[in-house]
Amino acid sequence: MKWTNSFIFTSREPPADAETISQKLMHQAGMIDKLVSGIYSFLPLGLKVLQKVSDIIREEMNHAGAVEILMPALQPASLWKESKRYEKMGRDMIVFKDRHNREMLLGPTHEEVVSDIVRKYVKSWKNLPVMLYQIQSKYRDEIRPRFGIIRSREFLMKDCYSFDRTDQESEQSYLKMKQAYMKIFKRCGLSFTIHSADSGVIGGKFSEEFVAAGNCSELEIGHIFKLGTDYSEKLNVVFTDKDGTQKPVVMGCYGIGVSRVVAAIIEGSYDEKGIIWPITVAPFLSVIVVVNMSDAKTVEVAYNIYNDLISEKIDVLFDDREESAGVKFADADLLGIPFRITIGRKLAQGKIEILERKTRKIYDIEIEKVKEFLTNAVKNSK
RNA sequence: CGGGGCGUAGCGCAGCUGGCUUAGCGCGCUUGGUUUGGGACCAAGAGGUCCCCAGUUCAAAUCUGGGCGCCCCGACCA
Repeated sequence: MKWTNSFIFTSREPPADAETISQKLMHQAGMIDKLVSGIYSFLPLGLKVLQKVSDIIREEMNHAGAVEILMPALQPASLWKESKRYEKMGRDMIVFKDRHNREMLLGPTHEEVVSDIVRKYVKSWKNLPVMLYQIQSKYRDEIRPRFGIIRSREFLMKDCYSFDRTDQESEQSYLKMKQAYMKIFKRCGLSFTIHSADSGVIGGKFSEEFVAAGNCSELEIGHIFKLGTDYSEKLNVVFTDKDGTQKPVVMGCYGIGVSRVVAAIIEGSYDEKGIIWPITVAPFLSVIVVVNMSDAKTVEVAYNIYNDLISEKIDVLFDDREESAGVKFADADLLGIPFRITIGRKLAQGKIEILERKTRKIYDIEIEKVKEFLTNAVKNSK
């Protein structure tokens, strides 16, 4: 990707109303754009990170045996009345009427909808256990949205639901998810702690939350719940067991605030120059900086390296702007791209320079070795 | 919802106490030139419903009232 057609806009100064580090840096690096309070657009760089985090989540969810689906954000209020959560959720839900005067809402979570799906299809003990998940936008009319993407009214969430025959089996599903969560956050480069927590409106018997380390007070990035049979009894999610009797399924639910994870990663990994992305979630693995864009030879070498990397499917951003070296260096640091490939004066010795963002170590290497260097870096990060 | 703060160019701000018609500054943007390894320099430019409405006044960014928006602190949540 070339910078000049990738819609990346950086700024020197953070927005005046930004308070937390992640909010400031995401704005400055051009990752997000605020529409109104608590509602944000993800710009190309922000979206790339969101996708990388989502990919990691998908891999681990699939590995744990969960199956991906996609449920609607738009839901009938009647389902929520059935589960008795309509009043409980109260004004946190965005509720309205459709043209037929039916009460609708934008889903703040999906226990009701997923239960409705499962009760339609799961009839026998042979269909269980099952785990369903989705990565989808949630809507909560927060009393006070704050800290940018960290607490917003629309946010991307991975929500997973487990359905089991017995408490013992539900416990197994719960533990599987807990393991998966630890892997996910570790792969995202997050350090975190696990606490037992209040189940809140979700309800259920027991829950634990994953809290990211960092200096922001809201940091809950994941929450897993043992729901028991509360929902299945209210919503009549039952199966016929081996002995021919009907039993309510035992449920669990497991959430990760995907957009919040992105902010949490930044909160835990930055310096005075900007973001420091872990390789696993960086929007680009590397950025090519040409010191002098008016030097035809240098530019030619740069394009060769760029095309070479692209053909090897190595993730690279080419900073082809007509800007001074200082501007490009500063932006490369701000964006937090793990490796900066600088093409300039060392070309005389047939070498280019690779700067590692995190350690600021400089490697002078031969042009032909760039691919190898980056490939190894990716391998070592896994 | 209670408490506090803010709203002036794309962004960051000054001006408001003591009203004066061409509303400034820095960054960014445009054009030309000189530069080219850590946010370069010179020159010329473009860009404003001073959040909105009403009032006071010869005159309002500035004073008064109302509204809207945004941020922070508290209770709720991924």
